[in-house]
Amino acid sequence: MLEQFKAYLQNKVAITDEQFELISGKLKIKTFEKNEMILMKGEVSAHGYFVMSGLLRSYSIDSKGKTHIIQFAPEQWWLSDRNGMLFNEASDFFIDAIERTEAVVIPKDYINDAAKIVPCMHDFNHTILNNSIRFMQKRINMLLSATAEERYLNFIKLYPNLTLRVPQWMIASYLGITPESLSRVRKDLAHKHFKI
Amino acid sequence: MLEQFKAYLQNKVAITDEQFELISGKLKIKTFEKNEMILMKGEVSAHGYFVMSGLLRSYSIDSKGKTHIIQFAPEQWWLSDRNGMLFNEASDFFIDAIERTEAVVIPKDYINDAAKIVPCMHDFNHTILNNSIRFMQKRINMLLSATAEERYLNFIKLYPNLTLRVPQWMIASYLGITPESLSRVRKDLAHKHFKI
DNA sequence: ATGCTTTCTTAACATACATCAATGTAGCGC
DNA sequence: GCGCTACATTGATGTATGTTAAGAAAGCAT
Repeated sequence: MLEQFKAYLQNKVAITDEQFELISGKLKIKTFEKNEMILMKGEVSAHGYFVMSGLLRSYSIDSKGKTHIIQFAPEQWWLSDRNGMLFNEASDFFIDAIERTEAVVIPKDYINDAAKIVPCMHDFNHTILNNSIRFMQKRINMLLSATAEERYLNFIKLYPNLTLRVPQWMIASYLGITPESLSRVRKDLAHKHFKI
Repeated sequence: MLEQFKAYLQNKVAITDEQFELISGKLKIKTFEKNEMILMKGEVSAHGYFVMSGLLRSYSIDSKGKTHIIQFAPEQWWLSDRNGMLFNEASDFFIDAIERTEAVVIPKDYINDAAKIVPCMHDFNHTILNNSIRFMQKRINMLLSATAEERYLNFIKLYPNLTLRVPQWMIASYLGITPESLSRVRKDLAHKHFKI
């Protein structure tokens, strides 16, 4: 059942099947229905999620009621609220399921506890945190410098399978443009004979 | 000499003076002159920096030659290239000194080595990495949703002392707008009797 | 299949911000 | 202090993207 998560871990750090047995006891798998709300802004979250199948998202809603997608979490991705996980603070963002999703639930102190038994879990944590930072830096750079078309092309490269799975207005929301603009960008690309 | 760094560490995690002595041996302090280049895009970096005095920045340069500031690092902030530090990959960004800067040089493997002697250095690392992620998520949200004026007001709140220290065009570059636009935003705010 | 809802497209129009260019001002080395 | 360079302001103009509104298409439940 947790095979996928084990494979992911073993791909990142040297952890044996036996070690995985030792630390996987507390882990649970939770299923979220399509459109199910997982975390509201203002709530304090005590869990992170590792997506095995399906798709989660975190997002904000601004003063005009517009939604802004901070992150997509498809298969093999993490999603958690950093405010709650480490600092017991209220979440800045909402989390919900775009598709029916199976996710491994990672309790707040899980990594630290697991690292007491299997030290390389620290390395694992460093790796994913650093990867997350790298990823976000690139996104910030994109938001600072790229046009709507460039952002969209970059998105397609980055999330090739999401492009087909999520509604366009969500992609637009992730890119920081309106759905109408994205529609125009796609039309232009089609005229240029661009193909996914 | 490393007093400031020690105070910072002790503020984040429970680490005694004796423990600090054990792990601070390898640390060096380096001084960068104003405008000194520290890391070029494409280079592989093996060090992170903790700024004791002065101001560093990381930035990109786009295809039109425009500069985009990814991060400012004033006193008590960290700056490092995540590509090099953890993955031995080429940096996506440039790093240089905006002011004459004294920084603690943190070698690539320092945290892991130090944690072997003082385990809570892992917690320390988790804390700063998570803080960095929180910070960047808020910035992404800002870039997705806020107008030029909102971004500037937010910047002032976040970096009150930088507002006076760095040239306006750099602030504009951090906010993702042109210096001309920032100048107009400031003019409008002045008309509304806004005061820092 | 039918109808209802959500999503996507398109067009006309609006606007925030960028660009270009000129002038003013402040910082800094000599 | 002089002069050079970097920085900031302002105005005229341009443009990418937003807004509004309508209709078309696609998805989904009954």
